[in-house]
This record gives sequence, C-alpha cells and structure tokens, in this order.
Amino acid sequence: MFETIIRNPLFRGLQIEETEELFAKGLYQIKKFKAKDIVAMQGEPCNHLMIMLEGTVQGQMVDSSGRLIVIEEIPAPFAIATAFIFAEKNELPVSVVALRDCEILFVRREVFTDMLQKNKTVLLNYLTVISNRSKFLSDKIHFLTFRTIKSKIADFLLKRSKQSGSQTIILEETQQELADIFGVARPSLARTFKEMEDEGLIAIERKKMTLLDVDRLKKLAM
Amino acid sequence: MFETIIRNPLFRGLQIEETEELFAKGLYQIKKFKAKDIVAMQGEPCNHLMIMLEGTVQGQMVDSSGRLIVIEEIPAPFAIATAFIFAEKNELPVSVVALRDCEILFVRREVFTDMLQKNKTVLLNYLTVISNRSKFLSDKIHFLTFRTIKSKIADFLLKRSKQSGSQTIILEETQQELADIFGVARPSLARTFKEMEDEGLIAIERKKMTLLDVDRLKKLAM
DNA sequence: CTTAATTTGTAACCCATGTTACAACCGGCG
DNA sequence: CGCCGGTTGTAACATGGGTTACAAATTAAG
Repeated sequence: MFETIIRNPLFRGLQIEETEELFAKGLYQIKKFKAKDIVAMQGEPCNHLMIMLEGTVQGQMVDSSGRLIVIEEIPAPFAIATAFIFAEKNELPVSVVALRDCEILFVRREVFTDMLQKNKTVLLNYLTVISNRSKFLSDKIHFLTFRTIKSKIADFLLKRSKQSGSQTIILEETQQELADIFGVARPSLARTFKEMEDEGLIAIERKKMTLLDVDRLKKLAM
Repeated sequence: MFETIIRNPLFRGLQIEETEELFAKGLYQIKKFKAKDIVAMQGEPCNHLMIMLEGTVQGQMVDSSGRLIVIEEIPAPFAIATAFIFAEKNELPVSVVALRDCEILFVRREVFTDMLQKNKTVLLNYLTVISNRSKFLSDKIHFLTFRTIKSKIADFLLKRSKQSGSQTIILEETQQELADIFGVARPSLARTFKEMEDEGLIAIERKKMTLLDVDRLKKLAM
C-alpha cells in the first residue's frame, strides 16, 4: 500500500516511513469495488480524499436526459476529488464509476488537513496538484465547447501519435467509448471518421488509423 | 489599497496591519488599465497573482475562428489567475480584458508562495479559494456542454429571480452579452426567447422578463 | 430635437450533429 | 462449425443552432 501511495503526486518526494507516519492506523479506510460499481454519485457531498490503490475509475457527468460525458479516467496511484474537499459547496461534480475491480483508500477531510499542516512537502505537492487540476478543467472546457467533432478527432489522433511516436495508431477504445469522451453520438463520430478518410487526412482499417496529412490535421486541431 | 485587499477572500480574517506586513514595499506592483485594454493573453505564462483593486475584468476564451465565450467577470476586490500560478504548465487558459478602467495589483509567484508559508490564514483561505475554483469550472463544463439554449435560459432566469426575490427580472445585459456567456449566437438567443414566450413560459417586454410558469422552467433547467 | 450608433426582432437558409434503424462484421463459445 | 453478442459502417431523416441580412426600436451624442 505505501509503495502505491508514494507514487501519488500528493506524496511525491516522501520516504515510505514518512507516509507510514502520516497514515497511522485508524486514520483511513480501504474499500473495495467491483467493476461497474458506483464509487460516488454526482451531487453527493464529498468529505473524503480517495486514493486509488488498485484498478481504474472513470469520472462521468450525466445530464437529465441520460447523455453522458467521460471527463477523465483515474488509475492507481492517482487520487479522486482532490480539488473539491475544501470547496464551500463540496458536492461532487461527477459520478465516479469503477471500470475494473478497485481498491480505494478513503481519508477524511480533517485527517488530510492535518497532513497538509504537518508536512510541507505534501502541502506544496497539493498546491501543484490542484493548480494542475484547474488547468485540466479549463482545457476541458475549451475542448468540449469550441471544437467540432472533426477537430476533436484531429486533436486526439495527434496526441496519440505523439505518445506512440508513430503515424499509425491502434485504438484501444471502441467507437462508443470515444464518443463518450468527445461528448458526441456514436454514429456522428463514425461519419466524421469517414469524412476525414475521404478527405485524405487519415487511413482507417477498423481500429488501425494512419495519419496521412499531419499538417492539415494540425491546422484542424488548431 | 489595504482596505480592498482584506476584502479579498484570500486575505479574509486578516488585520490591516498583517496585510501591510505581507505586502512590504517592493514586493508588488500596481498597474492601471483603460477600458477594453487586454490585461493578459490566453496562452501566456502566468507568473503573477493579480488582485483587482479597482474596476472589473472579464475572462474570455476565444477560438481560432473568433468565437468567444465569457467565462466570468471579476470585479474588485477579487483576484485573477489564483488557480494557475502553481500549475506545471501555467499558461493562462483565458484572456483577461478590462471592462472599465482598472487598477490591478501584481504579485510574483515567489512572493505569494512566501505569503502562504508565513501566514496560515492565507494558506487555508487559498485552499478554499482554489477548491471553489475547481467547483466553478466543473459547473461551467456542465452548463456549457449539456444544456440546450432553452435550458440555459431557464437556469439563468431562475437564478436571477431567486437573487432578486421576484418573478420579474430587469436584465442589465444586452442580448449579445448574454449570448457570449451562454456561448451561442445572438439571433439564436433571441429566437429561443421568443419560443419560450410563445410556449407561455415567460413574458418579455424588452429587457423586462416575467416568469410565468416556474415549475416548467425548473423542469427545463433540470 | 436630430442624428448616429447600438440593440432588438425576425426571417431565410445552411450545416453539423443527433436519432433511429439495420446490415455487415468480428470474436468467442458451445 | 455455427450461433450470438458486441462492434462497426452507413443511410434517411429530424432538429438545433449558426449565419447573414435587414428593418424597427431604443439610446446616446451633439
């Protein structure tokens, strides 16, 4: 467990012994979840820091008509809800759903506050973490509100290609999963893929995509 | 100046003398801006905390095609860019534009870091402020990505009506300003207002709006 | 009071995306 | 091998919202 915790950005730079001291017995709780379990519901007050020890969860926003957008995926060793525990209205803005079997460490707000006060490294880490978080959310706003499907795809493919260092990408996600990330309907996504193929931007072979015209893709992604 | 600063949520609970100590001479800079001046550009690195002393600025996102969304308005005594100064990629996600003549206090990141370390009240205030900020951004994502124009209007009118404690609202914003907040085109907004009037939801008389069917409006706003 | 500038109301038209539906395909399992 | 559930490709159609344009109403300025 502590091996996982020190890989979390909040506890970066700490020795295992230090974290063992911070997480004394009784100060935390470990819960297990099965795949597809709901870990926490959108709108619920959020009084715990949740550190992923095992598995992956997904942060989802749902609207009244059932439309869903996946905001992010959080695997171990990262933490959930870091940014909200100190907000005045600390309701979770997303639902948290287990993608696979998970083990999650729960720490009450007051306990975490103590950690921040006791340990300066944790405090400075925390400042960075929630600043990054704000940056992430702002970028998300930009991504979700300005872009057409085509430019979302271009952006996505270029990022993936950069990650893998290759013009050819094997998608791991189904179309439905991508559609949820982009916040669009699945057939609209498929149609746009085809349009981009027709325009000579990419070549598609089921889940294998090849970037043909990187310059034009970059222009599309802005 | 210090009268303004202690009204800022970051320095809430401090005595004037304390803030005078924190803001020793040479540790800050005051700049003046005229209405419509650009205070800071989207994408620029952001190494200063900016505290509004006088006037109001607007945080705007613009995309490559010139479409604009107003994310927020920040009047004195509030601060700009609180959340980004500690991010690893600390580029401003918005452009900051002066709405009227402004006076803004600039504090370098390192100086602000010192304040956080010296003064625990400021530190705890800061945690609350940036947590609130994350909440605000999450809500913004929800508002901008899920809602139709109609439900955005319903949400907006209900909030205003709650604020004023009356079914009748006098809008201060022009349609164009509202359209920028909602991230939609002005004629689309006007059209939707009319549709809602035709449906008996509201009565419109130029800038005076009366809520006629609050229940149905609530349902629309979710 | 007159004129110019801004804001509002509206219409016609276009385009991107959503919806629904269904066939083709693929991968795993009995 | 043949069936079945999930995934992909695609088409027809509906719709919300953007764009452009312009006239009417209102406000600001001289």
